[in-house]
Amino acid sequence: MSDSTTQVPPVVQRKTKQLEAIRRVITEAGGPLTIDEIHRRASDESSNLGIATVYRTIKRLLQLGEVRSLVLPEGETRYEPLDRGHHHHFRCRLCDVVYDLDICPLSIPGGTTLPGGFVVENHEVTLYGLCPSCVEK
Amino acid sequence: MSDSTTQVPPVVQRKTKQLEAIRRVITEAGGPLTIDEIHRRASDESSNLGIATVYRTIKRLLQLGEVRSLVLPEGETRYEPLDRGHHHHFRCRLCDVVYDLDICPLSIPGGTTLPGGFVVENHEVTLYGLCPSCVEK
DNA sequence: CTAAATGCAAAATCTTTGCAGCCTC
DNA sequence: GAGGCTGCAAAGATTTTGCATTTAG
Repeated sequence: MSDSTTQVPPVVQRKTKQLEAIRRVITEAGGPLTIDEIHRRASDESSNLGIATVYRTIKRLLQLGEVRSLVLPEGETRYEPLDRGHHHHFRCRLCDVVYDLDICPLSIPGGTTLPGGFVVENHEVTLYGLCPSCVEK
Repeated sequence: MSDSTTQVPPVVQRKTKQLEAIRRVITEAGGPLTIDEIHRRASDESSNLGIATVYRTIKRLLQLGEVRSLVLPEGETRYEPLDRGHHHHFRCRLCDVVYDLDICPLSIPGGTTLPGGFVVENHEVTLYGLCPSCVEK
């Protein structure tokens, strides 16, 4: 079915101010952001930014491999740069901000077989508690 | 504003066949279930079961403290009995089933302060890999 | 009998899509 | 200029709510 109505993905990536704003917001964040957070922050440099553009741009960045999506246990979908490597997240109980963590607190290496016969290949961890600035209060 | 339109929560809990079916399905599962899984399984003993009833019943069980909800990293909201205590989950890469795990693979005890000043109170872990029956194949 | 619980369908959210105009390249 | 990108608004998908009816206690 290769007729004139077939949609092919664009070859070029155009550098618009919306794309740049969204990319910068995600890159400069200290943790993964929700669509709303991205929309609010990117609107500062690109006013009138539509929410649909945020969704579409994120989808584009996902396909480009620049960004990955994750869902925290509370159910919010969030987005972060893919180049950040293996890490986990910390959510503050008071301010609700999600931070990146460097450490990997898992004692089970990948490849381990658990009692019961489960072969572990990968894992996701989220820690909860108080962030440094909320501890002070 | 305590006039005649004020809604108060019901005092009694009526024992309907829908409630019993949903409660049994959740209790007998080997891992947390999605709304759809609960709906399908409970429909076997209670036909014509409406999806709205499942949502409402789950909400009631949440408020009663019988059930808790969790969202796995893939974004599905799932429900499990609250009396199952501290445990984590394992998702099979092949069959996609989610299992309860007994072990807690975390090397950081609650109360620890991480470098950076994050005080850890709690955690969520999801492991991925192959379940026993998919390993055999 | 009383009112909690149900099933249906309409409403409310959140996310995606269609389309005309705008703006990179 | 050509066509990818945007904003808007309409369409989907999922969850919640209103209401008449059923049914447990």
